[in-house]
Amino acid sequence: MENIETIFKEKHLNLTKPRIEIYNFIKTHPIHPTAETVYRAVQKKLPNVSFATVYNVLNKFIELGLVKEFNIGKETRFDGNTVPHIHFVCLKCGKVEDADFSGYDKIAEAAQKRGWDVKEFSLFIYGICPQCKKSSNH
Amino acid sequence: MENIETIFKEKHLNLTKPRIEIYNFIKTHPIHPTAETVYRAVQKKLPNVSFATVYNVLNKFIELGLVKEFNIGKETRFDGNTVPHIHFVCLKCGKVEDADFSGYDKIAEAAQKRGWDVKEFSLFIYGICPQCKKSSNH
DNA sequence: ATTTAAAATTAAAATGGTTATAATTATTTA
DNA sequence: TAAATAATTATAACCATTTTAATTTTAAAT
Repeated sequence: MENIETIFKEKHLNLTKPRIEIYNFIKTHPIHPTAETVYRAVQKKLPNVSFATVYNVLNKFIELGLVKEFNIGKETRFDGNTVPHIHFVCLKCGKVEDADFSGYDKIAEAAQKRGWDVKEFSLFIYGICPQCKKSSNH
Repeated sequence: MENIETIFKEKHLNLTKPRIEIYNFIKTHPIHPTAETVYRAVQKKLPNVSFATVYNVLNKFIELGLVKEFNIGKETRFDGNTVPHIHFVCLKCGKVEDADFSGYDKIAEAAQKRGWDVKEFSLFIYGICPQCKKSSNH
């Protein structure tokens, strides 16, 4: 239940070269890429891949819950990590870093008090990363 | 420090009709409107207003910290409430409701442990609102 | 291994939200 | 009220994303 053949079979997805490359790239690179970054990465392996395919495949993955999509500012980003987690976004260098999230109970509690059923949440923290803090000290 | 003349003066914004209407609409309607919703609302008062002006004014307000922008799915929304708060998003009816947020200390703590300075955060909770829960029971 | 049907990919054009341009109009200050 | 500055308007341009229609690839059956 962890190799790509099994996962694609479960999701009734044919194993195609673009899907395999896109899947492997996004699952092994936790950089929250844009569609263009994915396109450029896949193009190195499959020179004839098209932008339409990148979008089609990413949207299919999202539909099936294999990938998440979000926005940072006006930019659309994709995330192969579908487990709920915090995103730290550095306002200086633009890096997006993941962190485990242990506050789900508190969020669920806050929601239930107001009569909501929580299905999902997204928490973004914007600030300055340790590296950028250092490099601004001079 | 709360009437529109004072605020605009502080921000070095000329008092123009479109700005006044857009400001009043977004500050008195906590509906997290799209640019089109703002446009349609303003158009009722100023029939000759253009989409370009709506975008220009909203972007100027964002730049000056009078308005916030975010995305729900692929849709860009605007928010006159610039105080950090939770957004509850109903997955059924699409409503976006605000709630106070009392977990800032926990977020700041989590960030500082990892060496980040927190400047801002955004927390979206997706689920089913009380009204939609009721109306699906039949 | 071939064949076939279904599904996916491709290149190109279309779409739609947002922004840039240049001319006109409104606002501020004196 | 006039002059200088700033904002608005209509229009065109832009660009990320989606759609279209033809071609290619995949999966399954022979």
